[in-house]
Amino acid sequence: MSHRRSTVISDVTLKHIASSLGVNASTVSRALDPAKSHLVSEEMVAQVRQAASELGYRGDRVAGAMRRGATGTVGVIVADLANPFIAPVIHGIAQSLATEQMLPMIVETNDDPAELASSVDHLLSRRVDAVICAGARFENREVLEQAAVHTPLIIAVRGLPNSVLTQVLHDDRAGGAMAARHLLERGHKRVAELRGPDDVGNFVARHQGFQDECGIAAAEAIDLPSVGARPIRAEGERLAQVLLDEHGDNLPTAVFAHNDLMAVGALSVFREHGLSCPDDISIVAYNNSPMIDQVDPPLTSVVYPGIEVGRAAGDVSLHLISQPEDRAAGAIFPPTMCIRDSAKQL
Amino acid sequence: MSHRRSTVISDVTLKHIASSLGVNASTVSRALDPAKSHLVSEEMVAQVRQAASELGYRGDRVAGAMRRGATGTVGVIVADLANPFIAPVIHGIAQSLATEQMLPMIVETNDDPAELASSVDHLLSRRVDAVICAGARFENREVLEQAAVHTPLIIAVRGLPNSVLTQVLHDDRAGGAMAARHLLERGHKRVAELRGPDDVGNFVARHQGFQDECGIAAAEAIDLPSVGARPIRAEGERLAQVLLDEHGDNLPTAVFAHNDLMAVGALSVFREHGLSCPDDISIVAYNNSPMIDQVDPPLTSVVYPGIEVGRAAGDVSLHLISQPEDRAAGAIFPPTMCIRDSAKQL
DNA sequence: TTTTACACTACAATCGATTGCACGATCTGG
DNA sequence: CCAGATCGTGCAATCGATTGTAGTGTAAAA
Repeated sequence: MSHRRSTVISDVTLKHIASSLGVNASTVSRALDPAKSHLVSEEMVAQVRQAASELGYRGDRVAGAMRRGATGTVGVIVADLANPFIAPVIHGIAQSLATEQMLPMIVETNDDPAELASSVDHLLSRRVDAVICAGARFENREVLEQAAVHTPLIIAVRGLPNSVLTQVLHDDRAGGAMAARHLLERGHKRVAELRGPDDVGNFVARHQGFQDECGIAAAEAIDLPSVGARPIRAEGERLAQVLLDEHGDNLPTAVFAHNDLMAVGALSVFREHGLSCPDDISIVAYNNSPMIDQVDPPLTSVVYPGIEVGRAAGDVSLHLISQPEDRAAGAIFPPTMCIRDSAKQL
Repeated sequence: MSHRRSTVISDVTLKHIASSLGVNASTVSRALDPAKSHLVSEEMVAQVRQAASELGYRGDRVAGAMRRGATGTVGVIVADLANPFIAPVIHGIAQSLATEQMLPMIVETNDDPAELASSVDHLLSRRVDAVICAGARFENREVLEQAAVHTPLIIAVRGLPNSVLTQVLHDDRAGGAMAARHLLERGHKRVAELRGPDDVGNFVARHQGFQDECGIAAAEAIDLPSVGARPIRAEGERLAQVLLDEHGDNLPTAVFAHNDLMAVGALSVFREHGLSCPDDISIVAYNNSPMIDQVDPPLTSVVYPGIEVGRAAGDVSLHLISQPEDRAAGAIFPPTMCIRDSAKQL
């Protein structure tokens, strides 16, 4: 009838094992640590192991972290978990960290630059061993570079141009250029660009790559910038509508959307207005999301290798944690493209 | 030229603040804790606050966790982060936890039941305040119920039938029934079911609901079970192929796929074989993934409210943490459905 | 046999924040 | 003017694992 918790079979500490064996906790600690067990007699190691498993000893990584100064966690900052494009990245990070028994601690900023600073602080107060920022906006540069002075911190996914920070990215510039080339090679001379936010590295790079390539080919590129908004479907719809409103009398023959979500949004607006893809207007998208090949029409899309980028980011963090002196090299993944049916030969 | 780290401006502890003010660390601790600051003179509180911000004090939640016994983290176990369907759930969980400055610690099991047990252990050794298991398979029942004795633990997303554990789920049974009804109402009398793994709550429930409803209407339901495989696109393709192989001479008029991924897989196989949807064969899918409405044809799909389920799971965990005595009630979300063009009236 | 070496283990400090208890000072009421 | 209440602070223990140092004992070397 008592309300006291029943004897907690778990919550076994080193001391419990130690006293059950009549030895000191330090001996138990060493016996259980493979890297130190040579300091303890073999029979003692065996006894300790036995007792530990009998008592269901699990250890307390918080206490361990306290003493050693390493928590075995890496903070991961993302803009928005609900954006399907980020999930594979986290998967890759988790996969990489798991090789060292480490865990990611994920914080969302809701793509609000102001929240990023407090997220960094929050993670640091939790003593993460490193931080992977996969949701940077340009204005966060200082905060991040500042934090990097004291803690291993890398930029992933969303690049920060001209930053001293280690970055693990996909080559969005080359990706934008690749998208342009794909259209130009098919005879398109007038193309529109549905851009993502202009303070996010990926979109700026895609824009530059696209523009450069159009410039070389002397093709006309209609620029539809997106300021402050989030690069989701609704924004694709909005920009498509702007395109129709402002260039309805002389539409471009093709559109490059900065991501799949926006492409799909644009596609639906085009359809509503009786424009079919690719017959009336061609589309090249970006990210190659899981179901993009089943869209009508299957979309040609630049591939974003999320898992690989995530895995690389995890690997670099691990490296930076174990070798803080190394100015670890970043990584940049070249783009590839999945060509489907949404961009036709003129 | 030295290799010593430069003076670490960060890493300020309570003691630093204390000595800079000539007071004891305990006073600083109390001054900084809103719930205890009334124990300290107002002027002292002001001084402490000032000094803290000047020195850039951030606190050490690891040390705090050690002393108070609560880490401010919730362990989240998922099968596979790369599965796009789980991301919104995590988003919801993170959102809920954020209201209390808590963070999720995410572990993947790769949908391997054996890994789940060690994941639980890992999380417990990190002293998470609660565990949300969103990746349970039936055989994990014991491990989970055992762990729940010592720690707040809830089941989310993937139900565990007949378990005493608190569960936060979507009503997959009703969802399966809803899918069936949708087809039956449209005159389909011979329908096939492309099932997900038979040891995952969601799919078992969807199956039961679907079968029951077909039974009531005396419709013929061709059962295509999926054993041991993961419910992804490839499995949808496989099952569709099985359907064609075994019933090619007398195909059903409709198919219920246990999720969007499998539906899309099946769709592509049907298309390869010259069957068009919905003219030759109707499809109802499940989850209502982000781009499923742009598939050709736009798929009718039972809606999985991932964010809401996640948020509820987070809320319940928080409740369980603050009121461990309460046998917290779970939650079950009724299904809704997005009707599009993939299921036609016969 | 004496000395040097080595293998084990115990002791105690430590990581940083928190909190029960105690102490001194100021204040109130009788 | 004194007893007792109240307020503000300091002291020291604590959470559990880790690790440098010291100490015991035994074995090998001289």
